[in-house]
Amino acid sequence: MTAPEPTRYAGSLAFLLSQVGAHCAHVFAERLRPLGVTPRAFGLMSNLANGGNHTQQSLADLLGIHRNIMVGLVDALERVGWVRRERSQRDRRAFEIRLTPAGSKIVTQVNELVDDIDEEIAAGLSGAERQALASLLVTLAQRASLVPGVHPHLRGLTP
Amino acid sequence: MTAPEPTRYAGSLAFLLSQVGAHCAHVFAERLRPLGVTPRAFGLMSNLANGGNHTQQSLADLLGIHRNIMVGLVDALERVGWVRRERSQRDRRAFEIRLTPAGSKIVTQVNELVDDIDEEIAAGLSGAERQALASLLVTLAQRASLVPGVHPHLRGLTP
DNA sequence: ATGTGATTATCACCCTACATGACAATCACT
DNA sequence: AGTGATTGTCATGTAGGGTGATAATCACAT
Repeated sequence: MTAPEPTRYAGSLAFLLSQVGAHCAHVFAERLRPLGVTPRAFGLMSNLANGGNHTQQSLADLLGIHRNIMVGLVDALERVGWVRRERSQRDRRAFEIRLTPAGSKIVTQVNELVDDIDEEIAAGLSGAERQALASLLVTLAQRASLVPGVHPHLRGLTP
Repeated sequence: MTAPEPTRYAGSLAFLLSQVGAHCAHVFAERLRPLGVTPRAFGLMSNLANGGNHTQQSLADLLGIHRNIMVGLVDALERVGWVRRERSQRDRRAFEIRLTPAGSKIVTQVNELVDDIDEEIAAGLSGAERQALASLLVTLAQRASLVPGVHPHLRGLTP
């Protein structure tokens, strides 16, 4: 009765990328969940782990999310003890966000998890194919002016 | 001051796929917006255009969304005249959803638009590269048991 | 020094989308 | 005729982000 014939758009590059991408994001979030980490929180902490001084505002700019939302995000991370707010000495309006040792450990754990996830997702591909795929994706990302490490989902309309 | 060095996960396949995929979904939605069509509505109408008899329930199963949500979706599509509800003769509880001529025209328009979007997204790739990318993505999709034409975002938890 | 406007973080409110559970109508099966 | 399942609808609740206002501080001009 219901026609199982796939619709026309199903083979388009845009749809395939979107479909596989959404699945990857889902897997990513699911694998992180047992650690109590959301993808967004990981994105934040990973940037902190890279060094440099970050205020809430600079993090919001970096990740492309609104500062109002950053409040709750940092609140949650501070509550579980992965991050600390410290008054900036140069600008006493601002908080400097610092990773705690516990937060640093989580970042390391998730980084290892990412390797597992890649292995899981690309299980059907040879090493050469994986490299080719990554290369093609990077080309597309650059062409679309996507910032490395910044997920578009986080990017609201930040004027 | 903020370190522009990309974080480690930025080069992982899972992240790249998710990142590029989210961007494609965004472009897709944006290009459809002027027509007044949401991706979800297009998915529904495209399945109708493929023929066969569809009730709200069968469409909900097909797209992986909850039947309660299908109510509002069909309401909206009926309101703009792209779809019609007709009582099924075999099961008078159910509505058969039919594409109107206007709806059929929209599907044709969007299908052409999808070709444009592919062209836009894959602008930096040669024909051979596009084909290779599509092939790799299909492999991943099959390996992940993704149903052709069904976007995971629509799939809630439909037990 | 002082006043003016911008920046930072926070808060309170709204609005949308989805999930959930209850409901009437109809069906399938006994 | 009776029982349970299915279909569509509706009325909730809830989680999430968007928006605007606010207090504190800064930067800059006078």
